[in-house]
Amino acid sequence: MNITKAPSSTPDLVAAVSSDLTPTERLIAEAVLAEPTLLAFGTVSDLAGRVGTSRPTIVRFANKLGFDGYTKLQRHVRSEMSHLITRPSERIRHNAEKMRPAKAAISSAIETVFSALEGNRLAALSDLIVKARNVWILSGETSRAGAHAFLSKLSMVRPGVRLLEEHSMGTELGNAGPGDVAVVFDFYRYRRQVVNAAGILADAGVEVIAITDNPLSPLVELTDNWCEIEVPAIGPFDSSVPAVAIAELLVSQVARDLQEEATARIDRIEALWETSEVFL
Amino acid sequence: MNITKAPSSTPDLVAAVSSDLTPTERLIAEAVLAEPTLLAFGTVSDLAGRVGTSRPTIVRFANKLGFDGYTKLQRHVRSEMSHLITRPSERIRHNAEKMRPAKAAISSAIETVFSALEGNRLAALSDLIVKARNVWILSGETSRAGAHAFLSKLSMVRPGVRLLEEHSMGTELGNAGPGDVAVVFDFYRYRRQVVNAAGILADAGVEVIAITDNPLSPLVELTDNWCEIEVPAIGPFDSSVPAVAIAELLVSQVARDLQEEATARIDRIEALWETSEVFL
DNA sequence: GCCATAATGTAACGTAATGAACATTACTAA
DNA sequence: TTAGTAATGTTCATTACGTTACATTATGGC
Repeated sequence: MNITKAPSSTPDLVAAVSSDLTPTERLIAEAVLAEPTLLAFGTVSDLAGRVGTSRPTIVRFANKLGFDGYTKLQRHVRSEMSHLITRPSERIRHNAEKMRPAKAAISSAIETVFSALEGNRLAALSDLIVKARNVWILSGETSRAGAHAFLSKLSMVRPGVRLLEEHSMGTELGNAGPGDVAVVFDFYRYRRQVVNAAGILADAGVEVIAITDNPLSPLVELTDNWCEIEVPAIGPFDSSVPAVAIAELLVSQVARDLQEEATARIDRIEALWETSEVFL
Repeated sequence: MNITKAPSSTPDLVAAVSSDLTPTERLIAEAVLAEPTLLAFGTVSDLAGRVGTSRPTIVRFANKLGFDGYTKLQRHVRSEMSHLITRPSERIRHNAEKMRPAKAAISSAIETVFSALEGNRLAALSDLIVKARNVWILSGETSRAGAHAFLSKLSMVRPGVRLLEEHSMGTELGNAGPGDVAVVFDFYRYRRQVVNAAGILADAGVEVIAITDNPLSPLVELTDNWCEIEVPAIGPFDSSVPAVAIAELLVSQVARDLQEEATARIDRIEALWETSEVFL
């Protein structure tokens, strides 16, 4: 059960009442969230001008937030801001120490993703995917999130994309052949089943694209089209972040290359979603 | 040789003219240096009252600092203060305002992930997950990769983790109740089904943790435990990278908190994999 | 199609803001 | 001492701020 505690920060303040906000008040909320100094420094007229509404509406907004007039609201925000200013070190960087290694690790991994796609690399890989009859996706455990992202996004851009799950590998492998492309994600502690399947596909004349973490990876023997990216450890597990990142970059290039066809496809899917009221 | 550049910070400003200050003006200087918010928030009257002088003296002080009236001085101080309080991530966001290369977009988004977990935020969320009887995971489309990563990794750390898929939501929702926690990922173009399900869970007494992209998200109404992260666009699609990142950081903290239990679990699973020769 | 109600805008009022002109005090030098 | 100048205080005009009361427009139920 939620005890109704007094919210302090501006986002919390707004969030607490975000449910029953009138349209114009919602605009005000967005404005003050986007520009935190508006409330602290701005006058009622400033805010009204920015949002494109009248001054009383601003005052009513302050009332709805639980303050007796705009002045009270501003006083509160200013006092919050004072606390932030007087103690920047403690307040902002409290737990930063603990998380800094993770942050550095992720940033570095993201760097390797971009270097792996440097030059004409991204274009070359995208070209293979664009020209392929079918695209088969294989992945190990830590790369599964990347494979899923790749599947769901590439499927919106072109047809014939299939994710090979462990249980269905046997039956589906037979459908692959020359003219197809296999995108294989696998990282250290390479999965026997993934590597085997990739080998079978390569033998069957399928062009293999390997996303892996080491030039010595068994996947590299299968193809010239491979990317080496770094997989950092986040806590006890290997991170899927770089795999997802490279998957998304690949898809975005493919979408660029397919331009008309891709946009047409996306539009169709969007329309379907729209009519089936998937969104709020 | 010092080129006479415009001094920026308040102390610099005061120091630049500290040589020829009248006694009263010196008092003013001391006051504003001691309390930085005085200039930013206070009126001429406030300051005069605090220092024990008259209002014109304050105005003359502003003039001596090189400003055309107190208002101009205050405007300058406020803009300085704005720069101080805006986070680095936001600064990146504004700098790369025009067109955002994918790399900058991803970096900025990763920044927001860490900001969202600053202070005791990460610990608090982890605590909820550690103490929960069951953990239910819900997600929309662009956050699916994050949800999957969360599921697969959290499952290795503790039991009772379930991903609510769209088709099975109806039947599974009934099993949730007080003592449980729901981790909900959903971003703009919020999915009707996800929001509805989250609402049902909240009503059933389930503690909701919301990972979303806006304080005005419908998920925020349901809980005090929410994180705002940025979702950049990579090509035509929204990126799953930040969702995956925050999922992994959460799991890593949970694993830290569960220490022995978690390592025991992980060891068991590893052993299973080992004997079934999953790896090469 | 109409009425009740919520949402928003307009007008007006009292207060307090800044800055400038003017007055007074303190200090220094001849 | 006294004249002159710098420092400070007083008064006032103008502006703009926040707020309330009232009018108008949109919205939703019947």
